[in-house]
Amino acid sequence: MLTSALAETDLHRAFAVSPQRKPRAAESAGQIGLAMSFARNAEIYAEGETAGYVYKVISGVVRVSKLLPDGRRQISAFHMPGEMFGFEANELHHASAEAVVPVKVVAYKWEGVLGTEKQSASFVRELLTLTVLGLRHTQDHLLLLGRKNALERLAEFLLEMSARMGGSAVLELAMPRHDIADYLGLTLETVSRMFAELKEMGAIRLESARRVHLLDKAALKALGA
Amino acid sequence: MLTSALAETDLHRAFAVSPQRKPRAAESAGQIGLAMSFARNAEIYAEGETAGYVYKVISGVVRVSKLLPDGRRQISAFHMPGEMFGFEANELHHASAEAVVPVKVVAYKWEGVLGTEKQSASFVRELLTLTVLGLRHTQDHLLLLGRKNALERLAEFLLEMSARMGGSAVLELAMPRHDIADYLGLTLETVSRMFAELKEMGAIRLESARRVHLLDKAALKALGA
DNA sequence: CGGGATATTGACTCTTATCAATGCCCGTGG
DNA sequence: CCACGGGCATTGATAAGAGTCAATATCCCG
Repeated sequence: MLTSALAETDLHRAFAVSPQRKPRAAESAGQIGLAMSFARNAEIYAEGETAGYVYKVISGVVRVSKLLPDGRRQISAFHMPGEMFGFEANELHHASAEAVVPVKVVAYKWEGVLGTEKQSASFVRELLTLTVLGLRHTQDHLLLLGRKNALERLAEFLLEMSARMGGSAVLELAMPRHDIADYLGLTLETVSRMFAELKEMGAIRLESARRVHLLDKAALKALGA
Repeated sequence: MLTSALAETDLHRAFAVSPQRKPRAAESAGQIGLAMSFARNAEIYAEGETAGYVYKVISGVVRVSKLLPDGRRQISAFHMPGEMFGFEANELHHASAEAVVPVKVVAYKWEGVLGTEKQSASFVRELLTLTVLGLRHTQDHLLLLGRKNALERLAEFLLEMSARMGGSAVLELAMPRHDIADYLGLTLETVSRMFAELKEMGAIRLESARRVHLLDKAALKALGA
């Protein structure tokens, strides 16, 4: 049995609530969106909570995850600046979202987006496209979790992060090993060992735990793709 | 999942199909949707193929999967009668779809939705809802693949199938062990052993390999949920 | 009936998890 | 400015769960 991915203290930290957690009714007449800030590990929304808003990342990195009663956690996605998250089919969030690092987002009222008829049609189409893209990413991730080994998973992860950072060969990982593990369906120890193995192979170099140099992207692609 | 919330009439308007195009194997070229039949294991569409249509299952069961070059396969979903599949963000399918058993589907032209300006926002909205529901299912499946053990996976699978068959305690599995394994990220031998274990526990009874009696749903829920 | 596909069961291996010790980095306070 | 401490990461030893390989068993479908 896979045991707890979160220690008691981690849970406390993860569920710490930052001051202005709830998007309040738009105060400005413009009602474009509501800017909000979250501290590291602060909760943006929780599983089971009422879902009235969609969010766009302005800065920082957000993780979306689901938790089992015994603490096992699966992160379904990390969201970077420019990306949107928080879409729900009904009124409740079925996953939770937290700030990996200090985060700024803009919250848009879901009702405002979908409620009116004509003016929002193009925006709804755009949301549809975004959601289909999210679905595709998630299906790719199913393949990773269901059928790839630890080394392949980490290689794919590094390539994905690199691609989303503009393809740079040096990348700064915002998240700790623990989060990477919960994204890749591994333990943090295994993630650490796979870093060591990629290092050994000469595929990467670690300037620090968080700063990774991708030396041989072809080798990583051979593993991860 | 993905039970269609679309009224027939909406579909008819949105997906008017011109005859004589892909999808192949059309049996009747109605103006509305294209009825098609597929034999067991026949391909409905392939990964990388041009995606011009969305599909609705009329009868049978469809599996959607992705394949690695070395043959490892991950099934992301089984689709039952009434459900829709085949949504794509761009012009290519990023997974393939095959008939698990003899299948009848109706294909609708996708262009009707995103292309024209006339479509009502409420209609696009319904498509969005379907896609978001698909995303939710896929994210739940991530948790299963990333963090649950073999017994839990099979228990959840059986409950899911039961729920989609209307909650009956006796269920007829359309797919072989191999497909279940590729859906659950296991080998067929492990699936077989977990069936034996659930049997041993008294949670299920196998009338045959494909016909399963769910004797103790509570026990299954304790495992799978 | 017979035969191929499908499923079960067994013996053994291997990858990854678990448990545990140590190391490292960085911010804080003396 | 250095020492301390806490969070984070690495590394090691061992265990467990699932995979692999292989031998039957069973079920359809002709």
